[in-house]
Amino acid sequence: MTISDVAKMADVSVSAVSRYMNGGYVSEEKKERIKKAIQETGYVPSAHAQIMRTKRTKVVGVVIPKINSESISRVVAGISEELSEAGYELLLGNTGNNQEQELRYLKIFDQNRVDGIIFIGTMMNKEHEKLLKSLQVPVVLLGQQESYISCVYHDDYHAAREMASILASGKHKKIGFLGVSAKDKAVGKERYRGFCDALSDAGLPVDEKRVLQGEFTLESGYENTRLLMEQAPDTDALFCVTDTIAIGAMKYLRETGKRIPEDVSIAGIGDTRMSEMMNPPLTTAHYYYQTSGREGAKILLEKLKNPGLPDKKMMLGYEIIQRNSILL
Amino acid sequence: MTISDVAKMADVSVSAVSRYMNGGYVSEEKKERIKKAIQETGYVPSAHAQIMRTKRTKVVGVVIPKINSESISRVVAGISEELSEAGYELLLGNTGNNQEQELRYLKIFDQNRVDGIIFIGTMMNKEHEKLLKSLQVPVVLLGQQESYISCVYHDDYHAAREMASILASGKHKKIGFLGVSAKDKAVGKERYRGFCDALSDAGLPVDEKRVLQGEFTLESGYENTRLLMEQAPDTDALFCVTDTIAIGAMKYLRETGKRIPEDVSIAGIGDTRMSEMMNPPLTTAHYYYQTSGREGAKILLEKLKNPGLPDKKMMLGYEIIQRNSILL
DNA sequence: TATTTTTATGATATCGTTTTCATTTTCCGA
DNA sequence: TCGGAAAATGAAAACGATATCATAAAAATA
Repeated sequence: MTISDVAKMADVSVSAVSRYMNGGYVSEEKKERIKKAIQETGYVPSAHAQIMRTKRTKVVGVVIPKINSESISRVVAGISEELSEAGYELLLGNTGNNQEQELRYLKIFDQNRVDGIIFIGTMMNKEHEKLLKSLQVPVVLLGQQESYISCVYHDDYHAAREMASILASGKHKKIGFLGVSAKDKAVGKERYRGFCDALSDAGLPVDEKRVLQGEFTLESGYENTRLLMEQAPDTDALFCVTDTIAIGAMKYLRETGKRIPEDVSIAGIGDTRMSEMMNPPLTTAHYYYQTSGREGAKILLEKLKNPGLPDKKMMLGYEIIQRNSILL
Repeated sequence: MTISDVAKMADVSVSAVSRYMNGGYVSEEKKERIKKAIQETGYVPSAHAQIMRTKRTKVVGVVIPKINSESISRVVAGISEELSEAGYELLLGNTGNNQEQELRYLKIFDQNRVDGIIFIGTMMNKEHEKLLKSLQVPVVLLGQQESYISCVYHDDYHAAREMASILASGKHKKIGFLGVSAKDKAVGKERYRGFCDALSDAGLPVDEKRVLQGEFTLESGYENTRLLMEQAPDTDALFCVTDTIAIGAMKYLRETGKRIPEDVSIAGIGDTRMSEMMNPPLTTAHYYYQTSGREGAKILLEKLKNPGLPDKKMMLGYEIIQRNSILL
């Protein structure tokens, strides 16, 4: 079914049908006839022909490192809600944490298929900057803060600092840090900076043998805790940059007979569903993942409506969730 | 940049450039010139113009009830891997468990944008059947079994039956069931049937006051456990149709001072990351979510390559993961 | 050498819309 | 009653690619 079939059936011109669909001048009688023809044929305009003519795809590309991650899927849920309310569709680019794939998806989406891009960033480098600056369509970066682009992110520094100072204000003297690569500025660098400053405030040293970097996985948390406890067995608290890492740590500690929090206190960040269900429940910082997705989508949609708009930065707060994994 | 710009620059016809891109007859000299022109201009063909002409979008629509769910996001991860290897992209339709949205997305995707559809089903009814049968593009159903369509699903009946019989072969005599609506055939109906048959095999009754239906959430598991334990306080085991529900149940039991498994045994299904980290670790059935996504995508891609292919059904097994939430 | 087959070429139609444009009809106030 | 604005109309161009076609040149075969 094409527009000209409908036109023929309603005995009007193609232009009239197009105007009917898009709200132009059409007489009442023709409106009736066209309406009827459309109902009978079940005509639906070809999205691709429309896109070709109008250059508006009504699709937003979403580039993410990994879909089966609680935090990311929550962000995507927020994006998805906002987009669908605005009549946009969502093209997903799952990069598997592979930078090449990341750049590839950004390029493909830009060149072709989408009106705008939402990019959940992890490790950002010069290549990203160059590419992102060169894109034709507007982009919003989520989870990381970069000067040259619109972004929505959390206050990683203060979240980490406040959490670490809770640890430091207890009786803990030997606080370890389970982090990720500093190439991830938000999670790797800012949270570490917050941690260091909190310890420094409390007059506590940051002991290198208690600072480890790993991946965003439970397994990595487990393994790094093993390493850390082997090289610094008297560690009495562990600050973990994500809940998942914290849960890996708890698993190891439990298996080696350490009591939480009596022997070792644990703190995480993110407030995943799991953190609440742990034994003991994990003290963590709630992050507004879903909201960050919604807000990112909103910013993008505004820019789509009004391309002249300047870049927008949005920092989201956090909420410390006191549970029972820290000895106070 | 369009194909005719490139053609002009290389001083060849548009057809030659098109043939160059798609592998037709082009002389070596022209190939060189075209290659150079493409490099200089950074020309990339317009996907939408191609689609319009060829009718092949290289996009698969994926309709899901909820993205921020561990099982579903694992399925989507599998789909995403398989599609991207085959050069396909993924258009996501997140329905928020709303049937209207579900039908809407299926229609929109069908009418327009995609070559095929993967549909993660929950509650399937006649409307679904009618619509699914009428779609133009091939569809694969995931997570549910329906006669009229290709599908990939787990052996819910036997998984539930085996799990329930583990409960029944212990010293449990009063086994409760925390389920979901029977409109969800896989999770609501089949797992219940497996449960009932296992109890019956063991000569145990299925007591109505120990059978409750709820939602796929932790909160629902929590709340229904409260209800169940209030109306049947002597319940000594709980079969939960998902891990999430089981974890909600554990939360309630723990809060009311019941010991697991000494006072009440618990079983789940799904083997989510959380189940392993619970205290005690949850006995559950491992489901191959990611694999089911991959296989579903494979079936769809095959059908795309070879439209004549008949529907294909694929049942995946499961693996009982014995942990410590059941008193043996 | 003559003939067929393969390779190469570019003009043009086509996909299904929207947009522009020129023209006609209707409406309304002076 | 007239004139100008607003409303209505359809033909045709355009979007950017691929497919078809007719034709020419080169290569292979007889």
